[in-house]
Amino acid sequence: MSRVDHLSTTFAALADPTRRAILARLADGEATVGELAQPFDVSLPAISKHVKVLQNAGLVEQGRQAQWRPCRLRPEPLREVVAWMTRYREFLGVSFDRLDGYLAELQGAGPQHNDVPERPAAADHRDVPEKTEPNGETP
Amino acid sequence: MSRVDHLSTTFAALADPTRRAILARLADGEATVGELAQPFDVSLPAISKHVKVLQNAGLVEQGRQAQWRPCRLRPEPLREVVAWMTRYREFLGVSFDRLDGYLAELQGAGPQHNDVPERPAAADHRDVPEKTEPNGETP
DNA sequence: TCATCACTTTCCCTAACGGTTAATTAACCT
DNA sequence: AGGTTAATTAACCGTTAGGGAAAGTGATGA
Repeated sequence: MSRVDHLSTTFAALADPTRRAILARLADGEATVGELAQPFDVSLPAISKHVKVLQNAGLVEQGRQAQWRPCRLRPEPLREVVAWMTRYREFLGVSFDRLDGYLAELQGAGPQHNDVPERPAAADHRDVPEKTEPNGETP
Repeated sequence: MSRVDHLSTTFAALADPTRRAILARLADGEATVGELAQPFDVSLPAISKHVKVLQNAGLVEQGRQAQWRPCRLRPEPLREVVAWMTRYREFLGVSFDRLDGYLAELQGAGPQHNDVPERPAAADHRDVPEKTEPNGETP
């Protein structure tokens, strides 16, 4: 499994609009696989596989509540992407500011986000893509 | 061609270590396809195809100098990635600072980088990956 | 003119991706 | 038990990606 480097796995996981929409949904809070699937026009197994791809990339963590498997976002891979991008911050002419220093200092110790609900309660999904247009890309 | 959205194409292009190494090399300045190929252990056609992928993603622009095709980095797609990432800046607990405002203001008008050499002069390549380990990921 | 250099394109192969349906696992509820 | 719900796994399918070898393109220059 995953014989390529971390960053490639992460970018590959991000290279799919459905998966990015799933991440966008999870940025609003935990969700079960079924809840994640609901906005899309594809089968549940398809979504399950997408979640697994995100999981393999470390972007998503799955818990267990009875028969539900609530998913949550994990920050590390995205931080690695940011770290990679800082190589180009000068070229981009974009203010990454003290970002790289920040990252160096903060290696792997993310904000804790620890609130485990009794049951996977469906969070409101503003910003969730349409049934046939799985986007979630324009806030 | 390219029936998927811009961002997916960009992420897919970035999901390959050889391609990222090529970008890293180009961040140091223009290079011909042959120069780009030199550090790697794959055939020239393979590199040519990688360059084409980067080109389709808008990450690289190719000029024409006689029989050479000097390549240069283009900033827009990476900026789109940064813009996409800002959605998660709060979650990441990372200082993107006034980045999104900056991006909004600067829509598509990048820094100009206009110096076209007489001939494609090989730039020094510090930071270029080893022959059998096409990385270029650790500055 | 004709060889050479720098790429690109074509063809072929294998492996992986994204999707489907059907079957399976696992926990809950009577 | 038996049935329902939630999700994963398995098997399959068509498409795409990445690699090589070999042929093609186009400008250079003897």
